Amino acid sequence: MPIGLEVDDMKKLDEVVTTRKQVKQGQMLFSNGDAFTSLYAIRTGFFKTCISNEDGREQVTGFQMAGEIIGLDGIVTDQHSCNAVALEDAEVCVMPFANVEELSREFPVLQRHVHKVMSREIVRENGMMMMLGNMRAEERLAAFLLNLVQRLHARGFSQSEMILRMTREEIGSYLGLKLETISRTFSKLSDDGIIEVKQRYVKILAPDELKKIFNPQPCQSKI
Amino acid sequence: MPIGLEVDDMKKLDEVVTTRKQVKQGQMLFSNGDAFTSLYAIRTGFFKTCISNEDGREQVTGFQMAGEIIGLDGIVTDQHSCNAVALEDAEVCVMPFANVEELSREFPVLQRHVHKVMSREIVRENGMMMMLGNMRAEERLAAFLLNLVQRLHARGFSQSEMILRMTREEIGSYLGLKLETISRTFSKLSDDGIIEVKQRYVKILAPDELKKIFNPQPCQSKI
DNA sequence: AAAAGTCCTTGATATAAATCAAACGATTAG
DNA sequence: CTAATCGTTTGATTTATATCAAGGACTTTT
Repeated sequence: MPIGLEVDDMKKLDEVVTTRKQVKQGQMLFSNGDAFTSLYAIRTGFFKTCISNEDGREQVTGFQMAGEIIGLDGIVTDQHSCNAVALEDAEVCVMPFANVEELSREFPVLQRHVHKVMSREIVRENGMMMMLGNMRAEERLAAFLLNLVQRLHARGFSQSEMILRMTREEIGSYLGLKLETISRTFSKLSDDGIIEVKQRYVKILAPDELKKIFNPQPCQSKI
Repeated sequence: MPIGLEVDDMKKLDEVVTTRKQVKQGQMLFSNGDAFTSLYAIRTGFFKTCISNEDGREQVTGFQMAGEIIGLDGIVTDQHSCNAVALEDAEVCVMPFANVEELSREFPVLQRHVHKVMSREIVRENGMMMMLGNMRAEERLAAFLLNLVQRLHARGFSQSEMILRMTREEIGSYLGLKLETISRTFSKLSDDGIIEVKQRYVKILAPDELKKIFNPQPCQSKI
């Protein structure tokens, strides 16, 4: 977690994490309406968070992997407003929020860390609004793949290959598209030789091309 | 601000707010890339926050009014990642974040308040993702108007009438739609007798109809 | 090994919103 | 007072994605 702590401090910090919890694939760690008590740090496994409408429409709001924190949505009302579903068998550290707040008051480094985690989530969601509001299907999927592989790479996995933990439908829900559109866009990127796709396996063949799609260069004619 | 404080505490809390700042209509309170030093509590006036792409596309990420806090995006990288523009002459309280953190350690009520403000923003943005990913133009505009009038009402204004502070283009950017679509949707709602629109003036004639559009009832045939 | 269930792909068609275009209204500048 | 500018409305057309539909590829169950 946060760096800059003395060994003694570390021991006290361990107090935050009282228990661990296993979550089987398909199970919910928490769901909409549950009382909020804790934040969860993912140790292993992969989650999605999603909200659903009164009329049944579902929106995936994020995919989270090892080292990431879920549950922040519950702080404001003391109730969770989304569901957190394990997309593969997972283990999380349960961090009772009362402990987090108490130790935050004692350790400025931890306090700062908590603030950054929340701010990072706000900034991520700002980026999602840009995606959903302004980008075309191909751009959204390119951004999604680049983000995913980058996060996996930061965890020691390949920077070009990955196994998707989610279905086309879940990707579509996250990106504001239908599963057929996701499938077609995968095929298009594959036909263009930019990626290789075989079901859940994806290999990025031309990362620069993918980045160009996500982030097209300003009009060349200006030069 | 937060309730549950003694009078003595209140005095110390005043220390957070060292200065005030005037922002003229059209001016930026902060912009992308600026060093992050402070959060801002809006005293009067109206702001938009927006991010822009490398290729010039702009996304309005929020509209903020009196009593709301802006600047949370800057915490994670110590740099702001969006622009905050005053849509009318405004005054803000400058709250140096170092002071906020220091006093948060001293006053659990303030600490809790800060956490709730950040969590509320995360939950709001989750809702925006649902809007942008799943809703049709009419639903988005209905939700937008209901949200705006509700926030204005909470500040003592009418619960049915309002003067919009933003252009059709800015509403469109926020809702992931083009200005022409916003204009057409206003006209549609007006033709249906649900609202009255005259330029920036909007009156909600049939709030229940508007709510029904935003939040359609589950299929009646189930009964 | 066959059957059943998911998930995925692809084609044909429909549709909501974007784009292009023109005119109108309100406000500001000269 | 007139011209200019900015924001808005409305119409015609295009387009990206959704929807509908069918079949194919894995995976799990029997």
